[in-house]
Amino acid sequence: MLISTRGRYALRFMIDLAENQGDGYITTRELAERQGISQKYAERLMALLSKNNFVKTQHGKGGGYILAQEPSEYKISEILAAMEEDLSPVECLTCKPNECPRAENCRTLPMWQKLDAMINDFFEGITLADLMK
Amino acid sequence: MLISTRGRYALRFMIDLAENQGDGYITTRELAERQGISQKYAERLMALLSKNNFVKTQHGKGGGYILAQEPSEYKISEILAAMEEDLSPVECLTCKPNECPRAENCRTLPMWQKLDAMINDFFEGITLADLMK
DNA sequence: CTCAAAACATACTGATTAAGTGTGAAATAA
DNA sequence: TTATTTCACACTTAATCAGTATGTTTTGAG
Repeated sequence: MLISTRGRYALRFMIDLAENQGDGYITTRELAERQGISQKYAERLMALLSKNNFVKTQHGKGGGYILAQEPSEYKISEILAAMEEDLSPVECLTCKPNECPRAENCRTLPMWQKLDAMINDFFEGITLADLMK
Repeated sequence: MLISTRGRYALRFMIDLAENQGDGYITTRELAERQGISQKYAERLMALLSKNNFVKTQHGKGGGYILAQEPSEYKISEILAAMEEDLSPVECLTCKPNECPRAENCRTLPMWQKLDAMINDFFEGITLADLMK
């Protein structure tokens, strides 16, 4: 499973914020309810998005979250990378420090690299705006 | 991590068998040694490949494994599917029986479906023969 | 017929991760 | 001052991965 609920839910929250731009700050309660996800988990994920500066936040009563940029400025790849912290389809591609000793003449590594590039390109070619309706 | 060691190692074993065709039956001991994987784990994975009829097997002394078909007849997608049992990049695509109630107007589902199709196409377009050298 | 070498079967273990919950603190508008 | 919000962090539960241990069955060679 390449992408977990963290990445999936985060995208849905971001889309929700995008579609409700102009309604001011949106609370985790609203997001959680609309997306059918527990408020507690929504809090956690939104905090993570906030820490990555994808959203602007306002504490206290009347507070909540709004997008920090225009929907068209968010690449899906960026959001997923922040939430997943490892988006590579195969472990071989993760370990940069002590590279696999077989890498030099591994028969499969080029295939994994191509796949990885393809997936990255896919997500870099889509923005939040593309997912709105 | 889309693809685990089961899939990765299985591919390497299959390539090894392909590159050593004509040497008769090849034992798990040889495979394990050449690929740097424990013999015990190699046994398990080879048994799985055997159960899926990717290899022909011979018990007892002098026994081992040989390919059941020509390398060019194996699609990578088939081998991975047998070893991984879930190759979809996102859980949404797994649950056919009780489909997600939001599927109808989910903003993200089409993207996941496109990604899934892209990955499947990728692996269907490569055969064992393509990975030999 | 016996023995060693092979596949095969199955249960177990240890570590990691995912997915989420619980508790409570800090900030802020009304 | 109070209610509402974000934020921080520890905890739990379940699943999965990766691999090992133990033992059985099959089979060719001597």
